Amino acid sequence: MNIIIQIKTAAAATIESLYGLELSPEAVLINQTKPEFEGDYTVVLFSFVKTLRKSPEMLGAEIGAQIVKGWPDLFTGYNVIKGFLNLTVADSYWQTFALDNQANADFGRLPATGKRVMVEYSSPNTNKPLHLGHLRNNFLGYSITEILKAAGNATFSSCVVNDRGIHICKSMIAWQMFAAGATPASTGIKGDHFVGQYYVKFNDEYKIQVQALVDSGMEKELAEKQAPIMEATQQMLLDWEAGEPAVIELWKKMNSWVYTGFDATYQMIGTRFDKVYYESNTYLLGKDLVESGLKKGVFYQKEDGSVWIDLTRDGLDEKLVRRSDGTSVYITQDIGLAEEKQKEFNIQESIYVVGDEQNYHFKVLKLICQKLGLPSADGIYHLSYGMVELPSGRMKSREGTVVDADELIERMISIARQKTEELGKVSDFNEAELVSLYNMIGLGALKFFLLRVDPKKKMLFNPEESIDFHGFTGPFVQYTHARIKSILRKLKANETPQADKPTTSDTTSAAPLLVAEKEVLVALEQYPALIQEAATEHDPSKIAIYVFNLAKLFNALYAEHSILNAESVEKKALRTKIALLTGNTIKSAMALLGIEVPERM
RNA sequence: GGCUCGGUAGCUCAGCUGGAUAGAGCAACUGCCUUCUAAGCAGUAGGCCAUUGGUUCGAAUCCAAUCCGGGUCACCA
Repeated sequence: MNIIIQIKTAAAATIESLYGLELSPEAVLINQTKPEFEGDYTVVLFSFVKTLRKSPEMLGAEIGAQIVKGWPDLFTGYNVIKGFLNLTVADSYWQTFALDNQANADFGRLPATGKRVMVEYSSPNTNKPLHLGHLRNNFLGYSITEILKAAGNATFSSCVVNDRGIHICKSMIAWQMFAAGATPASTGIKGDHFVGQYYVKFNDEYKIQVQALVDSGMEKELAEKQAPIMEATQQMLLDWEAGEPAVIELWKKMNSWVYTGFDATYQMIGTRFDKVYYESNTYLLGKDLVESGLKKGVFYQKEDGSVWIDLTRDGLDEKLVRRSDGTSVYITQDIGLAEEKQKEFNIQESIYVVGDEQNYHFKVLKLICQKLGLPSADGIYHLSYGMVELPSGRMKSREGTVVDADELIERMISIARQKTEELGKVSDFNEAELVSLYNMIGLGALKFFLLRVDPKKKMLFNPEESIDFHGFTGPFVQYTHARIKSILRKLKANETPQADKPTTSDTTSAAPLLVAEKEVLVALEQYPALIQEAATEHDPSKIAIYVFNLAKLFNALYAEHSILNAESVEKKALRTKIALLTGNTIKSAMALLGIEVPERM
């Protein structure tokens, strides 16, 4: 049980025994004491002033005295300033905490909840390569999966590949027209980029054809429909749906190129899925749900045969779920897929990592699933995230202002290489070790940058300024870890046989904890609660902020007080525990962000 | 226009289930490498928390209105 809960419990019990006011521990507000005051945690008393009819100062004095008296092992002192009761937690609590957890590599992981959760993310189109926005999506999806796992849930990651539809046909048509049989292998271009080029070519040619028609006197709207390349694309879509062998073959071939490309990128960034759904297999799902929804009266049919749901009483609009020609719309397959996931994985919670432009869509999806009575409907959660913008504004693929994922990753890694070489600290590494380190640092910087911001907010990526390896960054945290490991290596090397258990000796003696020591311990002790918070709020940025803060606190201790040459045996043992625990916690927290951490850098 | 999300230091962001003098990083300026990795540490400077009103002992935080910006409101996905 963490100290905050213990304080809440103690405060509630004390208030009850003193004043007969029944109080649940959750109702007690606890803050970390501000550095300028004495104490570790603070009970905020203002909310009790009115009901108890006592002054805040009086309350603080009475409750403070009683708490310290009632829990002498836990608290060693208190002071009251205005309505704030500052409690000093006993050094022995922190030291016991360090002793108990120093060797626990799983420190922070929460007990099993029995809950099964699916996280869907990434969900690329097979007509263009991944860009910066996809990276935010992938990193968020991976991270929230790890966080939920650490919080005790059984997790399943999934990806829905948009591998069909008019946009794929555009690339196919353009390839037929312009490629002259070229392939990724023949050109040496990564498959997803290769196919993406033909998607771009399509749009270029399309624009030319439309313009030509407009110049010859056609209405623009009509020209956009009648441009030969567009008509050919529409025909190809029909042929695809009819299962035309030649079209299917081309479609398979080009998609396989794209998948090879995606796999390389996924491999590089560490993305992996327990389940991949292809829309070409799932796009017909949900049709039976439309039928049963009609029978249940959840949906209704218009004269033209189209099927709708009326959500006006929920503050939304009427929404189409089946076209008048009997074909499905996008949301229909989402409903079907929601049911499919539930059936296959028996999940209670289903998370969708999708950009905030689809907020409305997911509100509708959840409502419809609820009205249809799907078992996991209440567990649908849209992890909505904001767009990544450039200084020039929003990225637009048609205007060529997207930041390509592969290029960016490569650039980050090469900057990592350059900085590492400048510092020259790992000149004894072999080539494989160097490559691994550069990847770790480059990707660490990128992932941390994209994850440190509250997901739901849009964020700015400035190519010139956003690539930083100092301050609030991944490399800063990685560096702290490397420093810790360096100390631990030296410690081990200096170990004499008799003193090979310095970290298990009892150190709750003599010297009181220094401020710098205690600050690290207080932060460490909060880690399990923080995992819970990040999981509950579906927010990896909480972890990033936490681990940065932890690293900063450790660095402050590191700069002020030696571990290897500590002033006493006890201090050395204590700081070793702190170093061990901090190292483990940094590694663990960074793993929750999908970031690896080096032994040296 | 309806709905929705946001506006905090020069820049990028925390803080938002109401609590002490609003915090980090970057950029700027000062110091600190003959002792554990300076990708570091310590410090200085920088704020009418968009505006106005309300609720409260107390508001960056809650409510309302206004201004500015994003998203969305397709028989597209």
